[in-house]
Amino acid sequence: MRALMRITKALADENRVRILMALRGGELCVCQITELLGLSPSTISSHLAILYGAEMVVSRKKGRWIYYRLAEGDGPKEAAGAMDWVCACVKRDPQVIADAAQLKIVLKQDASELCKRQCRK
Amino acid sequence: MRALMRITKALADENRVRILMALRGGELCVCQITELLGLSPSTISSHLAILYGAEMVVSRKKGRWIYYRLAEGDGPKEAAGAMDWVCACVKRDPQVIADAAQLKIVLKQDASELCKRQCRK
DNA sequence: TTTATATTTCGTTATACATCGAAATATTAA
DNA sequence: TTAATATTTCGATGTATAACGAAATATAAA
Repeated sequence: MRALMRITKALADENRVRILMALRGGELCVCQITELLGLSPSTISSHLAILYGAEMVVSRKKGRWIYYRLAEGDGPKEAAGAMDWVCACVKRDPQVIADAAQLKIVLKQDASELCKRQCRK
Repeated sequence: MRALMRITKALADENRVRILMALRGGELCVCQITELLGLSPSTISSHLAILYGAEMVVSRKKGRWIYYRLAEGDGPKEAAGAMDWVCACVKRDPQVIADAAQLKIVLKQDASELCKRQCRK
């Protein structure tokens, strides 16, 4: 029950669902997610910590960047089932589709430049 | 997305998950759920309103009782998928198993007597 | 080593939510 | 009609949560 509650609470926020959907295409560093959602880096970090606590994402440190990706098979089965369900629900959601388009633009930009901009804010 | 968020928020509370699981065996009136969870009638009513808003349960009025049951096929597909996932997650949860046992005891009692007790509290 | 930068942690604030008891509503029983 | 009872609504209270900016931490670049 505890694992389930961590997951349901993690899913009970639209921005966290958007992050999960954005990660379907592969790992992203914090500043890329920050750019995509338009929230402050500390807020994004907090959301990622909650998703991490629910074992829905894992992270990897590379230099001064930290990349997050979906836990997929590495996470608990509860998380995998949740992802399947949520993906099916939002497959045609306007916000999720818009995010996917915006993500393509973000990925074309130089990550270092992106991060510098975040930090100056 | 809005429908999904209503469902994830509905699921983000342990007592509401317990209610959903208890309803798997069939409809229950408010006082039976109140007896099972040991919360105040107004709190249970509030939880049921949230589950109803998420279209995960439906209700039926019979005399002065109101029976709630799972929406099942009548609800949106998001809700059906959520139930499948949650059921799989908590199938072996101690709390859910204990609730199932306790529910049998509650169902053996006379519903009128049960309600009277609730109201006197 | 010093400076720049990416992320997290901390402290604060505003909002949302769970809970209760009391009052309101609706229905049945006397 | 009046009294009893099942449920909901309302108002209050305490706790959780989302957001931010500032400070702390960790790593890379100069």
